[in-house]
Amino acid sequence: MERQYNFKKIEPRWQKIWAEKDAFHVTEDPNKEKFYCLEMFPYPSGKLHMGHVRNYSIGDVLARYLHMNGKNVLHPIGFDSFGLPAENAAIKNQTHPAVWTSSNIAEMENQLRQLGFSYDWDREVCTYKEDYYRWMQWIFIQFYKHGLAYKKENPVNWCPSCQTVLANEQVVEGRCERCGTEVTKKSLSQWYLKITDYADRLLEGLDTLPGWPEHVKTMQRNWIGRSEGTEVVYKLKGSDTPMPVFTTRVDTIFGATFMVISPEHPMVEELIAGSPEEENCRAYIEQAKKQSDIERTSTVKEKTGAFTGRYAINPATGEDIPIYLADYVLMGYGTGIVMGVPYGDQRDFDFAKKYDLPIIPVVDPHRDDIDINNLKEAFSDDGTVINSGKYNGMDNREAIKAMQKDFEEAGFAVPKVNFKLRDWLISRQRYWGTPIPMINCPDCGWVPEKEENLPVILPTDVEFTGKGESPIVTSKTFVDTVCPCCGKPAKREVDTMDTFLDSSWYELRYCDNKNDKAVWDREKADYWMNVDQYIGGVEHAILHLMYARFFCKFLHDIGLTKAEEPFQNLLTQGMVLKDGKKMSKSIGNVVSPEEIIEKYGADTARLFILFAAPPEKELEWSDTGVEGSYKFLGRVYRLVADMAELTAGIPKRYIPEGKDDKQLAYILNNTIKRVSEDIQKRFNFNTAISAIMELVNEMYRYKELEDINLGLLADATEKLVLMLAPFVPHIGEEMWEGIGGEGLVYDAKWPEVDESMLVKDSVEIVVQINGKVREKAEVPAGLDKAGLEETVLAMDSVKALMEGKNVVKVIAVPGKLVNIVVKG
RNA sequence: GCGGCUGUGGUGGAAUUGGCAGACACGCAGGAUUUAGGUUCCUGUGGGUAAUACCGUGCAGGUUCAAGUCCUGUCAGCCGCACCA
Repeated sequence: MERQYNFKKIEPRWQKIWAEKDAFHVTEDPNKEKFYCLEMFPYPSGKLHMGHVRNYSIGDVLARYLHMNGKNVLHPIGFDSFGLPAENAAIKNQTHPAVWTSSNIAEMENQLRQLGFSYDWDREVCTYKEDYYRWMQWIFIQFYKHGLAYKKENPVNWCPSCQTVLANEQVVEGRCERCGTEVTKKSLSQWYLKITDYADRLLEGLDTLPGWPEHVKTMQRNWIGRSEGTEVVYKLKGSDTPMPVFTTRVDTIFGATFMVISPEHPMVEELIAGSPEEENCRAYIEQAKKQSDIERTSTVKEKTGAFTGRYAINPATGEDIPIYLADYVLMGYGTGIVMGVPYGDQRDFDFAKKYDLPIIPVVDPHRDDIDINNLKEAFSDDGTVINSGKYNGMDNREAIKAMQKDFEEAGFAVPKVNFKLRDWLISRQRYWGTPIPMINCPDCGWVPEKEENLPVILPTDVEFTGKGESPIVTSKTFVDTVCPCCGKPAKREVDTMDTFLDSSWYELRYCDNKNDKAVWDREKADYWMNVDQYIGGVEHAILHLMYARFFCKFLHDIGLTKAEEPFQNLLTQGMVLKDGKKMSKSIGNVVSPEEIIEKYGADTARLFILFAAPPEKELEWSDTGVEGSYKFLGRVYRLVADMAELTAGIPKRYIPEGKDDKQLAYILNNTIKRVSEDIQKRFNFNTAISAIMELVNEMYRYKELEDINLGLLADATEKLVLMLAPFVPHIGEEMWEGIGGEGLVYDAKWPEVDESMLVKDSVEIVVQINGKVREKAEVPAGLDKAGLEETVLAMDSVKALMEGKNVVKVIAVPGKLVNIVVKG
């Protein structure tokens, strides 16, 4: 074994050997326990960035560690390769998106191989390829057949820059998530997936996922936004037209002094037609329509509205209340109509103040600091019901139940659950995506393409102008077809699917990626699913992770998988920062993985990124830190090279004799214990690596001693190499070969802890006086409380400290400390 | 506004169950090797002091023999949602 660590020679060599041996290939094996380790697949933007390196290094350590522990590990990779950037590049360079995409994929595959990740490349999936999107289309048709895909004309979020619609989830603060352009509204006929049918199950499913970070589950819960309440039907005065409202606080209904309806509500026309306030209202509606979401939400506090001139009858009191238009009521939530209770709701309170509407106190908080007849802000907490007829004096939470019961019997209310979650708009007016396999027939309406005709191939004869509707309309061959139902001429849907669909089931396709008869074989999928560990950025906490859960539940329901949740455990990795900021081209603080690999090698890059911070935390990039990791690898390499020479042919059996032998044996076995626990239980790779560093330091110390046990050193060296291998696989293989290890270190067995080496004769305990450390003492291990107390109090040094003081109390914790509480 | 997370040396971070705060590294200082620089190896390194004492985990309280860890309040930063009735 050379003494000089030469990563430029080592790394390509082992990458070649792994490829030749097909070392990372896995198949289903019912006799072995499986482990499905998955990292979020990348978008092929061109080159890997440090976030990728971090994500995939974390996954690779786990995959390799579990493989060494005898698990049958599925560790696949692929590319989420449909999407806008390819199309923009096509417009700019006049190349086909497929050309841009495939060359980027080739480059990124190459980089992933250079980093030594243990992927089963045979299972690679690329979402832009026919053998993938064919099944995407097939799944869409299943949604359609089960009544979960529908087309509807609706005002939608429109990005004028991307020239396409966006899902609610893709609008961030009124702007396009992707390009930051202000989003406008446009009325379009679009395909939706009925994710709202799964709202409750998506919520309940979160409780079955203890292995998910709490904050991610909270985000999803908030997004789904379940709220329990009551739907109460008011009637329009002068007609019997019902006006249902949704409220979570039916107990405040006696305080409803007005009603508010969203200006977009279809009923508005009936309300204002012929009203003396008609003109006013039309002006208000026009103005509301013109406002973008940004304007509408930026003026959060200031409420606006217009009186319709009409009244509704409060079914609880029989009283008339005025009906207003106001844009603070959203058409998309509840019924689009709200009962205005200024006493109990801050928004209604603001509105009532502005339009001088009465405020009736209906819940008494019994608090001195609140004057219920002269509120400064709405009171929305609990208390005793007042001014509410027969409900007076009840606890308001009880009143909710009582009123729900009474009102339901009276026939004007029902308990109701509402969600913030909206159906998922999946049509995109873009080219580079999966064609929606639907056909519009003048006689039969929308009909899915026959399954045996799939895939509906994305045409290549299109023009990329970047304007208007989907570029697919420019295809001469695509649009015209025949109806699968009646055979008459019909037209194909030209929109493509949101790329989030592609990534909502890829974990299942990895289980059987080459299947051309079915989306996958159920038996294979059931062997591998669920994903035991999923790793990726927290930015996908809502969108991707909820869509994938939705898909999985649906696919479960139609009998395609036993899994009800796709990802059993989730690790959200922190961002990679430089100078406290996210790496970005515009700031110019990007460190490319390429230059690091070139300068220090892949192993150093991996080691540093795992050592610098625990995986969930943000990671501050440090050039000197990288240097340090590189030096450590050199230090280990020299140590192992020396050991290979020194202990060649020495059996790895030993009996530790002296103090130093015992110490090294103890540290060695303790390190194995710590590293195993840190990897598997805590994902704290940073502390796992520091434990290994401590072992290396100890071995350096030990080998310079006079009377050393070579069997012990040989054993320590072997185990050191085994423990390092998952983190730094290339140097791991090289050192394994150097010390005469059999086969690949990748396939070697993870070292076991010899518990007998962890038994100590004596332990150091701390002696505290009044909680301050005053003394340390070496006592026999296993000494009990009483013995410990006795031993410590008998010590001369302790006696000296106690001189002239009275012992009040002694607390003895075996193996840890003795605290003597004294007075005087 | 609501919800969540995080505050520890010059820096990244450790302390897993309330039990020696600062493991491991970076940086810095000194020494050895070297013609020199680099590399490598060793030593030191929270503040404070001659040395002790003492002070130290954002801040202010509290519980406890004992608090970075538990409780109450508060400040700062980050993230998510945001007129959801």
